[in-house]
Parts: sequence; C-alpha cells; structure tokens
Amino acid sequence: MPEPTRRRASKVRRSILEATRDILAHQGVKKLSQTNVAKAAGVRQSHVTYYFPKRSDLVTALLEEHIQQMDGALADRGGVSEITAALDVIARDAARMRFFVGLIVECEQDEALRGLLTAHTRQFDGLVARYFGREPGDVDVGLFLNTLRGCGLMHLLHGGRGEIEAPHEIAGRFGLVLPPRPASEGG
Amino acid sequence: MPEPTRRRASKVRRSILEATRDILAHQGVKKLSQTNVAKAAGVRQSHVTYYFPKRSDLVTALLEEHIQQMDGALADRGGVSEITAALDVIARDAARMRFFVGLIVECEQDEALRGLLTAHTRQFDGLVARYFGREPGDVDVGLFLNTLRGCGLMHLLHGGRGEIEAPHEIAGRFGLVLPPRPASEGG
DNA sequence: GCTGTTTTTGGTTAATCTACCAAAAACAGT
DNA sequence: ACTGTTTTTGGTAGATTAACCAAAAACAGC
Repeated sequence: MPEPTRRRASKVRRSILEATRDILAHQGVKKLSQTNVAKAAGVRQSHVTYYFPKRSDLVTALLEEHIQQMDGALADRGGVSEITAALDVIARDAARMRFFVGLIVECEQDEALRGLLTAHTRQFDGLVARYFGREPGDVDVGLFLNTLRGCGLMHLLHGGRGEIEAPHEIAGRFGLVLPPRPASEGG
Repeated sequence: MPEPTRRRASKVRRSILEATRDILAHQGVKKLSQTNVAKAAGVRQSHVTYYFPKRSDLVTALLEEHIQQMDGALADRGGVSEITAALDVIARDAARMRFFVGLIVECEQDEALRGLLTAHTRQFDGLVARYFGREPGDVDVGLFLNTLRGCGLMHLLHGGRGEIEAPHEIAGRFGLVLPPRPASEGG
C-alpha cells in the first residue's frame, strides 16, 4: 500500500487544501508558503509537510481537487447554467484568475503540474465547444475563451476594478450562439 | 540631491537590469532573486541592494525601462511595423508573457507598480486603437488585445508549444482593419 | 595631489522557507 | 487490552531571501 487510506480523508488535510486554495486565490502565489497555509488552516506547519511532503504535492493536490470539483459541476450534469457561470468567472473573477495565474507560475518549476493543467484547460475548452454545438478544438471557441482569459488577466491586473462585457455577448462576436435546447437539460 | 547622478548611468546598474529582465522573461518570477540576478549580471549581491535598495525598486526600474523602450520603439516613430510586431509578441512570445505575468504577480505586493503597469497597458491600448483608426478606449480594440493576451497566456501555459492564429487575422474578427495609409508613415 | 563622493568589497543579519525527525498521542482491528 | 498504524507535537536543519554596514578602493572636480 503506497497510498495510506485514512491520510486521504483527513479533516486536517482538507483544511490545508482549503487554506491553500484561499491563499492562492486571494493573496497570490507569492504568499503561498507552508507557514501561511498552516496559519490559515489552523494547524501546525509540520502538518503541511506530513500530508504534502513536497511543495509540488500540495499544489498538485490542489489542482486535482479543483479539476474534480469542476468535473462534478460541469461534466456530470452538463448543465448550461454551470458553464455560463464558469465563463463568467474566467473573465470577471479576479480571485479565480489569481488562482489560475498562480498555477501557471508554479508550472514553471513542475512539468507534471503543467501536464495536469494543460489537460484540464483542453478538456474545459472541449466542454465549452460542445456547449456551443461545436467540435472540440474549434477555433472560434478557442479564441473566445482566450478572450475571456485575457479579460480576466487584465481585470486581475487592474485590481478587480473595471467593467467587462458579458461573456455571452463576447461569444456573439465569434459567431457562437447557443443552439436550441438539446432536449436533455434538466432544470 | 536625493538622486545621485552617476548612480543612474552605471554599467553595473545596467547589467543588473538586463539580468533582471532576462531572468523574469526566461525563468519566471519565482527565480527572481538578488542572488540569481547578481549571478547572471556577474556582480556581487550587495550591488543589487546598492543600486536597488528594495526589491520593489528593482522591479519598478525594470518596468520603467521597459516602458521607455516601448515608447521609443512605438510612440516616436509611430511605426505600423513596430506595432504589428508588438501585437505578434503579445500572443506568441512566451518569454514576453512570462515577463508580463511576473510583473502582474509583483503588483500584488506593490500598488505603485500596479499603477505603472496599468497606465502602461492603457497607453498601449490607446496606441493600438489609433493604429486601427479607432478612438482610445475602443471596445473592439480592447477585446482584440485581450484575445491576444489570452492566447499569450495559454501559449505560456503550454510551454511555448502550439500554433496561434496571426494577430491581424484575429483583428479581422473584431472588425478591425488597417485604414489606408495615413500618409505619415516613414519607411 | 588633495578632497569629497561614488562605488566596490566582503561580510553579517534576521527573517522565512521547505524539509526532516523522534517521541507522544490517538486510533483501529482484533 | 494489546498491537501496529496514523497522526500530532514540538523542535531542528539547512537553504535562501532581502537588507544592512564598515572599510577599502575608484573616481571626479578642483
């Protein structure tokens, strides 16, 4: 058993991951340290090392959980409203972009993490393509999402200030419209 | 004299700034430290503190010089080819986006730096608007540039791999075309 | 060549960071 | 209740960081 059982379900482990997420989203990658995480989680610093022996373990677990949550919210129900919300978040939620940028910065030192993150974004792009009735890899969808990402990045830079056109309006500029209900969207 | 004279023109100072730029662009913000900068510049660590007493002084000076260089290349000649090249860089040059992302991360701890960077991007956006015969603050131009930024960010994430549509083609999607020569472009 | 300023040298400092460790405590299965 | 595992505690280690400093050296103006 290389992977202990209880270790994965621990309450402490959970609080550490949550603290990590909060710090990365609200204070940025420069503030992400074992000390700060432990403080925010209300546990000892050595707990962080215990559950995540290397820094990369912590960040990787964070991203894995994030992906899992996204999958739960998006893929399972395939809900239109969830995707709509997710698109909005990309362009208008500074904390989320801070989180994303932090991950990108971490990727610079961790190719495995980069693999995870690229795969995740690719999958998300494919999901959004479906949402608009396009094939995965669709160029319009790719550009549209990158537009949102650029908006989000500038929104982060400007300190969360400034108005941003609504995602579905931006989508229109790329010829992207929601096809008539695919007859499988549960309320 | 709060601002010493020779201090600003020093060869050492220049090499420090160049090393800082290179590290930020090619290794990322996590590798930006006095030690690494000094090593890359071939000077002693205490030199870095001497010329840039605080870390923020170093980053600020770096951005100021960057802005100055951009101004020199773009505003002076107002050259179409220079802007074309700059647009290309945003979307396709991973090192430049790494540099930009690094600055954004630094802004999180330095509001003055954020002011500098936001002002710079705003000015650049205005310049590009002119380039397309639009007014500063033009929504199409803003979205277009953010598209390039989003492309650049994803390009950085994917480790500099992957093809990207040419900027002027993307511009077309926003109804942006170069007006007939304004009769003032020097070859 | 003297004088005051700038720069360089070579260290030190205090803070912070990741990682490690041994021993106590809590817990689980039986 | 005993046994082995997991977790917690508390502390340490070694690296790395930005920042500071005194004294030597280089330099500039006169």
